[in-house]
Amino acid sequence: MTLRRERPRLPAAERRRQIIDVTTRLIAERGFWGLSMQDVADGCGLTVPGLLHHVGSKDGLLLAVLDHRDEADVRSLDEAIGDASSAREICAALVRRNANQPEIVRLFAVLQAESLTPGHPAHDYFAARQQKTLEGFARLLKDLTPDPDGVAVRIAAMMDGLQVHWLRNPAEIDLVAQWEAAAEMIFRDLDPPTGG
Amino acid sequence: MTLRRERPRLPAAERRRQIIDVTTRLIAERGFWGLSMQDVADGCGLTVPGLLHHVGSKDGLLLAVLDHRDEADVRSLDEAIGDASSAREICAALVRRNANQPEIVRLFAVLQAESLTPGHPAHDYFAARQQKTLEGFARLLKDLTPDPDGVAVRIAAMMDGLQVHWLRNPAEIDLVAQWEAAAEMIFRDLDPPTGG
DNA sequence: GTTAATACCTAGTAGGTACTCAGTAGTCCT
DNA sequence: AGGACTACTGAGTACCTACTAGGTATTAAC
Repeated sequence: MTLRRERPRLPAAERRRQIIDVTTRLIAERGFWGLSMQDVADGCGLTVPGLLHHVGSKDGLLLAVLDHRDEADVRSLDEAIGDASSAREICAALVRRNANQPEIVRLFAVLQAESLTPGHPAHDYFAARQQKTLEGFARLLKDLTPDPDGVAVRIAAMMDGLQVHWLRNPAEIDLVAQWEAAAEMIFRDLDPPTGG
Repeated sequence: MTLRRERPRLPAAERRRQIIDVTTRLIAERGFWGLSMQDVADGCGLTVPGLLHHVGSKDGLLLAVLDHRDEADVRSLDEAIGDASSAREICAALVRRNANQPEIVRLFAVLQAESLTPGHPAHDYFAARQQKTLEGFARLLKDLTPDPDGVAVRIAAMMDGLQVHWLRNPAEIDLVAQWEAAAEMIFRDLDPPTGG
């Protein structure tokens, strides 16, 4: 008669995946400082020690989430580069992808701001991530402009900024359309019309 | 012989000002979820109930900080509008001001992301702030472009995005120069060369 | 110098925090 | 069926959380 028989014990990989999903949602809502192991455990239908059995510690939990996102990101970036030919198309593909996963965009928006302070457990991760991203953009732009590093910063800033505004007001701000308009001016003098 | 005589009891206004300063710094570092009344009290050299005597509650503390910032913002915006004539000059003045107060920029960057979730005590404040900001930009732009709302979003997004990148890497990213380059492309077709 | 106001403290409450230890029970292999 | 493995729990630790009640001591007014 115990109704929760439907969720007995899961194999480690499956449970871990569930933990990461739940944690992603909760960090997006409350940030890492506002996250409690109890809430994550509740969201997974197990006890706190049960949760700790899988992730070891709260920092370990954050690390698991970020590692998982990193894998997914690398995969999707490869796809975007594979399908698209120009820097502009690659950026548009990234934005389109983000427009379909607001939870994850919010996770990164919150963590990116929270981790500005050096003591944050994700500080180094995000510092490295930002550098990698900027280098990636700059590489794509190196033949299109005399200042690829500067343009890369502006592209990344515009993407991040639009995302935050869109997250706060998704009803009135169309992320993809806004990026399209932004890209129009960013790439106007850069992107030679070889794509037409 | 008690050495701490140098900081006895302060008049309410002065103490309140100190509390706001300390809280601003701490929220910038850890966010509101990560802020503890104990830390604020320690930073002010008094006990937690002493602190609560002035602000009533943790939410009251946040409100005090935001109210104070609002006043300062209104004042500085008036100055910017008074001195500058064009929309572009007003934006540049805002950016220059922000470049000189990284702590406060960080406070807003962290709170803006944290308060995306509706339950956050500053959620409504930031929603209203974003709307007011966008309306202000749009008003400045209404004679310069057929889509003032859209351009306003892009301007705000670029400012916010550049600020976050600058906060993480102030050594390599020059906020004012980056904004200048961004403004160049944003205003290229808008700003009629009447200013020359 | 007495009274009134108030900045601030001591002590305590009720509950939340991450985390540990030792054991139970379900699952897989043979 | 028996044994190894492991996902998971119950109970507990040490500490931090915002907040309150009631009192003290300093300052200001007259």
